[in-house]
Amino acid sequence: MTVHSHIDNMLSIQEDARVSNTFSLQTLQRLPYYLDFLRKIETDNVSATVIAAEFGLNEVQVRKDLASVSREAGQPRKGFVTKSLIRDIEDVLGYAHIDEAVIVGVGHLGTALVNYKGFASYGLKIVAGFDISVDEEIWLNHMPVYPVDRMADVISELGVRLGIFTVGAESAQEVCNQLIEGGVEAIWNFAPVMLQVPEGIIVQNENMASALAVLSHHLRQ
Amino acid sequence: MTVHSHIDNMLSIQEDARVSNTFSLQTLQRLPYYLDFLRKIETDNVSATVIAAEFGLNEVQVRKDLASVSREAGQPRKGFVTKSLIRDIEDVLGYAHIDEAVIVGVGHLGTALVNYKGFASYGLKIVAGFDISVDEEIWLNHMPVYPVDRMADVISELGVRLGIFTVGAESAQEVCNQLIEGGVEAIWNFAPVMLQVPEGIIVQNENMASALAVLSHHLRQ
DNA sequence: TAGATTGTTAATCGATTAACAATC
DNA sequence: TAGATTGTTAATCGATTAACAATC
Repeated sequence: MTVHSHIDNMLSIQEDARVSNTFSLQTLQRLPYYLDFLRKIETDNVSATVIAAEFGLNEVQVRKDLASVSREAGQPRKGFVTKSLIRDIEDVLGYAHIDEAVIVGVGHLGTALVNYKGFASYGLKIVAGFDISVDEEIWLNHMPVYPVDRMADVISELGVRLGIFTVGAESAQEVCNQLIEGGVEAIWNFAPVMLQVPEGIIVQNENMASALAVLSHHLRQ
Repeated sequence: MTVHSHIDNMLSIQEDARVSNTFSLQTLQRLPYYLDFLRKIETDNVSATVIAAEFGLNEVQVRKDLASVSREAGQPRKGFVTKSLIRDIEDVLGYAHIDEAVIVGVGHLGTALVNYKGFASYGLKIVAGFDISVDEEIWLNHMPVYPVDRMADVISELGVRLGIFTVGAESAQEVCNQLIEGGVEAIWNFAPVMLQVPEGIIVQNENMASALAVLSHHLRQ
């Protein structure tokens, strides 16, 4: 570590000493719910108590979540400034700047995701797609779709770091390798397989079979 | 508890004393991966060691998972009988019998799910849909779609216990209440809201914003 | 027999929850 | 002041992992 970067670190730590730069999976998943609620209420202040009641969560859990994201400490008896809290959560979730993503596999599910309007408000933009059934560049909903063999090239040219993965199980791992070759660092995986990825690449699994397993088992107690 | 039901319990406990009737969320979510692998390999026996290696999981974790689902104990040096293990996991996941489900909200995502072929192999059949934009019964992919106001009636008539929920955030809670009124006991929720449900109803959240939160945060370390 | 694999008991780890002092 | 709310420290809980004896 150079002296320069050391100082940088010191400064940035001072600047927002209150905000940790790492959050548990669970906290990250709760934050979008909080944000949604905060945008809806019209009070200037909001307390962990109120948020906890809204979602049926434990008060201390919410309090710790808020403490970990909020730049300003909460005020006893008042709670947090709603506006600031909204801004702070948006910052942590990265809604301020746009993450660009590519989507691999543009079948039923892939198309549904491409058409999904909500992503814009989450700071996500799908800028290109790839599909085995495509021979040359086509357009889908203002988005170019390329043949799979152009994947690594196009991705590295666009500098995209997030891949949405909605291909069939058969060729999944192979296609995933090309995705990573292109420079993708995070994969949102809707394929029913556990992708093998190198250290440093994160995979978020959205496995229908796993979700159904929980529900179906509950139905039989 | 009556004497009768007491005896019933005793018997059923005796019958498969090895198999617990309750599994952790995590175990249930891993089982479909194991099953997939077991169906693919062609060896008569399979060990926790091999499965763990395949998925990069801890050996003891897999061993405990297998011990909790397998009717027969594993054999030292050999492992488990592949065929029996497949059957036992299928039983726990309920793939043997078909779970019927309704889908509420037949937009882009809803339609994609209706068209998804994979569900059949997970023992799931979507038998009816509901949508606000529909005034009278229509047909989509061999499945009837009804107006939302017929929901409670149709569901209780069909005796469906699982609801797939792909409506917008606005009317989500209200529509959810009708779903439960109809008799649904498990909800697969793709809407970006925390549904308030009575005790005994299970909700499996599939929240795009939460999933993205994790990925997007990783991209910024 | 040797050793791979099993199942179990104990240790670790991280998230949730409880208890409580501090504060406006 | 009283009391709602904060933030922190300690206890609980459950899942994962480590250690190890039993077995074919």
